[in-house]
Amino acid sequence: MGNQKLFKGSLQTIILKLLESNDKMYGYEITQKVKELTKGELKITEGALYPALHKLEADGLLDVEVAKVGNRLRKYYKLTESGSKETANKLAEMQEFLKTMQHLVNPKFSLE
Amino acid sequence: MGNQKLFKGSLQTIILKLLESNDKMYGYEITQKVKELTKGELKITEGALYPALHKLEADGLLDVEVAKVGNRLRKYYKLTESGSKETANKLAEMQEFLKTMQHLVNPKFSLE
DNA sequence: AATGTATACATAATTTTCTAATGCATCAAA
DNA sequence: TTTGATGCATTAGAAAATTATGTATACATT
Repeated sequence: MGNQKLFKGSLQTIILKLLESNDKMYGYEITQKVKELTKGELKITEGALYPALHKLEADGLLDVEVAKVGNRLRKYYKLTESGSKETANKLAEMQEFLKTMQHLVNPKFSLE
Repeated sequence: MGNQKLFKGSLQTIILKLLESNDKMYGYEITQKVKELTKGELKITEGALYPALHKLEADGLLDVEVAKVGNRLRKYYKLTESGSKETANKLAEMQEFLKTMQHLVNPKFSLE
């Protein structure tokens, strides 16, 4: 996994996409889900995750719901209406980016 | 083009790939080529390009050859042997990244 | 009883990597 | 003659990450 840095800039999109698929998730769950989905290729650190979640919340894209599980604290995040729209935008941008990059690094096998 | 930030972290790979395809190029040429290949979606700024080129050179991946065209100065960059190997590595990492990301944001239409 | 690992939140210092702004200089065309 | 393109480069600042650290609960192993 030497390519962690390629994921730079895509964290918000990844979080939003997961919340679109899973309705509501809490921070730790997100890190585990990403690790699982990427077969360990992407490991989201707390220092990246929590500031990102807080920013998305501050921007009105996520709502928080605190839950107590046993004696443990969990903060469930879910998309707001505005968050759903923004998710669609970001996913479209991501597709565009992936297509462009594919074309750049491997013109012969472009997706288009 | 709201997705410039997604390209964060991929500049080195892009430069190396271009030099693999084009033998030798100079800075300004690279910016124009990228703009052309991405249909304007990615615009490499000088503040990103030159430090990147200088770093690749310092790392021994690129050789420089200064040329005078008219009264103008040009610095042609080309891959060293070590640079060619690193290009292969970076391109493989990029493919892996693209596949992973495609799978993450659009599991149904994975590349694999 | 102690130790390690997993769960769960969070922040702070630092680094990486970019954008935006600026600077210098050549050259062609209007 | 001045505007836009070509060509190099640096600097200030912002964004987004990594690394390190901190707090605390829960569970399994030694």
